[in-house]
Amino acid sequence: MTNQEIASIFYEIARMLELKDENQFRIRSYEKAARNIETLTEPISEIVQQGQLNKIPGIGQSIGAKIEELLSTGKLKQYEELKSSVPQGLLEIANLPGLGQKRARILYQKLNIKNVKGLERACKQGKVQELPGFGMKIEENILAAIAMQKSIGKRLLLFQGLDIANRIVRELGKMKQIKKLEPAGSLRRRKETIGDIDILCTVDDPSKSSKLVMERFVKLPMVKTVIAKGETKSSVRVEDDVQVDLRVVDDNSFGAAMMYFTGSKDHNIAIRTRALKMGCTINEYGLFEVGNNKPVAGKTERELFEKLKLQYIPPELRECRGELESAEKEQLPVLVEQSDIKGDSHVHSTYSDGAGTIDEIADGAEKRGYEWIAVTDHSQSLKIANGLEPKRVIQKIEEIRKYNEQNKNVRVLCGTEVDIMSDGSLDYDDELLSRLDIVVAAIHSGFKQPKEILTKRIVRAMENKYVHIIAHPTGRHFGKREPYELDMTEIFRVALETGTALEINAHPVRLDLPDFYCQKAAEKGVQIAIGTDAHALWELEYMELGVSVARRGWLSKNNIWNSRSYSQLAKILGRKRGD
DNA sequence: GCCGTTTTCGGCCCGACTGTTTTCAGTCG
Repeated sequence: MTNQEIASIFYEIARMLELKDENQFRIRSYEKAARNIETLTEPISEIVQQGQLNKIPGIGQSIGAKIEELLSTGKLKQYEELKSSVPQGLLEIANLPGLGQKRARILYQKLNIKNVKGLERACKQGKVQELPGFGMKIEENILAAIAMQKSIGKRLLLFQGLDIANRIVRELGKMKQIKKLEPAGSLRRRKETIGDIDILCTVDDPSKSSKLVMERFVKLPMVKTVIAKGETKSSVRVEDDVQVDLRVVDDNSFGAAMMYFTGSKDHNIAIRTRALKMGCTINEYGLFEVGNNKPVAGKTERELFEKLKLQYIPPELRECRGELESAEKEQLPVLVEQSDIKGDSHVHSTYSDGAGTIDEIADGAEKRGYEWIAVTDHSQSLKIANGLEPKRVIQKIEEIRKYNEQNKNVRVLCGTEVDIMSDGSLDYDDELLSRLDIVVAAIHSGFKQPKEILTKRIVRAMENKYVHIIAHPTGRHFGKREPYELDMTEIFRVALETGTALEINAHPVRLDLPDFYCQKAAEKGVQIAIGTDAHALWELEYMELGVSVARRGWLSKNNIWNSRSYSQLAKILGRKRGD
């Protein structure tokens, strides 16, 4: 049983306990355990074998025993019992926006509604509005929520979220009443997918301008529906049914509000608990000493962290993954920045399925201020992507050699994204690989093989001295494919041993390695290479997404090949080949 | 159900908005 499967069971238990109106803290315990299991990098079965289960935060005696029961029997008695006592359709009902476990329970008890279909019918018959605590408006909202659920159901990619937020900021930013205007939330943390978009702003004269800003916000051209509109907070739905919240806060509270609306739920709880221990309370308006309603801090995040006796925690780290402990000891890493990046290790040219010639790609790299760029076209087996026959590889080597002779501003590395075949061999022979500057190896087929086989394929590729980087190591593809199963402990071990880098593929639908694996890889000393996988010139911009993943993975520039100058990189690449 | 620099018991974050109420519960983030 995989970590994800076990985590999903605990999430489901939490939701069913909610419906049974159980103690909220007990529910939170299950959620917390699930979140922590989900982000483990080792199979939980191994942790159990080593007797280290109680080392995982949020897992105590009771949940620990349940994990062991699941691993040994494949089942969990409590879970089975819960499932038979809670109609499964109720979970779905409680998940509808505007509804929760309380109302779902009332619907079940009073009208015997067990699923969304039944709910829709009851609403249309006007039965729901007659229930105590319900009314006409709620009935309407439920119908709207059901209709919307049919049309969506997936989270937004970071890339899309950034685009929408940027456009809103650009539009609203035209208002002269607005002083500060910044996205917060999971977007500011640069989470790989975004549930909704939170934007905060301050205005010159709150008593007058707040209202104007809200008026303007709910009437922006991209707004499709208005969910809520108040003096300080409004929520709208824009294209693709994405929810956007705008809050107006006081200038003196801006830092506190940014902090409050940026941190993940767990991070905020940890911050709050810390404030309490220091005899303070913190909310979106500021940090207050108990019994005193004049804030000690609140205008900037920096002063708040200072008062909390913490190093400044960059937004990307505010996920409750040990950042408070590190910040307390002043041991947070200096995170890599876009300005540290000197090259891109994964780009496709018109030789295979890319959109730029060698000249154009080099030009694009120069415009971005890079020292080097690796042109890594697909190998021969990937026919669908116009993979290169050996003959054309030679031709490409020759063209790039000539380019580098005539142009000195950017160094173009001739590379390949070579397929790792289903038996772990490579799509080109060693002789051809040895003639390339850089070799990126990737799995593009046989995703459904068992974990052991997939792991072995990648291990075998890394053991080849001509392979420098493993591209998109977990194979995940948002909205299309779950990551395939791998023994990441083994992969990290061999990567370190062989001097192979793991890629952060910066393409918006991949962002692979995932951030929590980056953190683990860095702890083990494994190096990371960020590649945009650009198939069009403008896609070189994806580098910023890759840097975000690296930052969320606690990486500093030392962990990353892209921060190396060309000569440093050439040495690293040569070292693996044994030059 | 977890956790511990007051604690093995008693805490566990907190405010805005909506809709149904006529002072507040439910939901959300």
